[in-house]
Amino acid sequence: MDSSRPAPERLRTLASRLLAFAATQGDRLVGDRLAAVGARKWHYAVLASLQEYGPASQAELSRRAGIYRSDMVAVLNELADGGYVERTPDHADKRRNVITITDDGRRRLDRLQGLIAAGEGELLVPLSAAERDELVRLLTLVVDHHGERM
Amino acid sequence: MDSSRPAPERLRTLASRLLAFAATQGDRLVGDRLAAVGARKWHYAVLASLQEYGPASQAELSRRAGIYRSDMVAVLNELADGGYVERTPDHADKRRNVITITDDGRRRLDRLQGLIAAGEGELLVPLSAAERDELVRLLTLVVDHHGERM
DNA sequence: CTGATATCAGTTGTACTGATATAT
DNA sequence: CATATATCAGTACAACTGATATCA
Repeated sequence: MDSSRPAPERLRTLASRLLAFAATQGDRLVGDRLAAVGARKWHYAVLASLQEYGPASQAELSRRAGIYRSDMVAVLNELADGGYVERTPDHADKRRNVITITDDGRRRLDRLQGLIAAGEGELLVPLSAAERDELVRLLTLVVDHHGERM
Repeated sequence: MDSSRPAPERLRTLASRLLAFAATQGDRLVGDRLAAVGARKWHYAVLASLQEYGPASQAELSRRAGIYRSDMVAVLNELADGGYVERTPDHADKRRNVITITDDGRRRLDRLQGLIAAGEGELLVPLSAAERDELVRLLTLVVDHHGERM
């Protein structure tokens, strides 16, 4: 706190700054690979969420995937255009659409998963397997603590 | 890779996703505090870099702080408007400006440092001191490995 | 000529806000 | 009435690209 005695590692050890740089790098490594097949990370998040937890309304999907309801529309339009999900009106609650993953969507999910694994592999290459697990553990603690965005 | 047997933690354990969420949270916790005094994170990065490594040209500062040369101009305009840095032509190399931190700039740096420490404290509250160090260590390995952006 | 520098104009993607129509 | 949903329009910011004038 006394700037007359400079702490030379002041910038380099700043967690928020390291997080921002690492996240940017990760987004690039993963995002470029997804972009090469016309996808983006939200496509994966939505497809994976549908595969793991089953069909859902858009609002429910927003919560599961961590994407804004406002932005979900565009993502689902893109996924529906590719034939990866189907949007059908919910007769039980007429406000809702029910989103279902298709067989093509499951194939797409596998494809994207491979691309993401490759990107993450490159991102985390300086870490051992144990260190990767530890990083995921620590980040999960942080993210879960701050809970639901939006 | 076989989506017929869903791995329920597929999304939740994705490092790039956790990094993005944690970084967003960190940027908010730190950025809100800085915004409350009319600052942003690049102000701190530039001031800290000047304090730790001394006066520099804008291009050199860009490399040290990790900010685009294109964006540096605006940051320095803001810092100069506040009287925190001085921009003087370099007589040795007339292409360059030499950026120097002022006394007000050093006080500003201390102020911002306190705000950032508070924001980081809130961000990392679920982690022990040892875990925070380990997180910084792991992130540093990742960031350093991917080296210079731009 | 090349390379570096400071500056400016502009694009893209993400996070986020606010409003509307519709239905519970 | 309040609440939730799907949609759309638009803002703020960061990261990034490309161009230009200047100078080593």
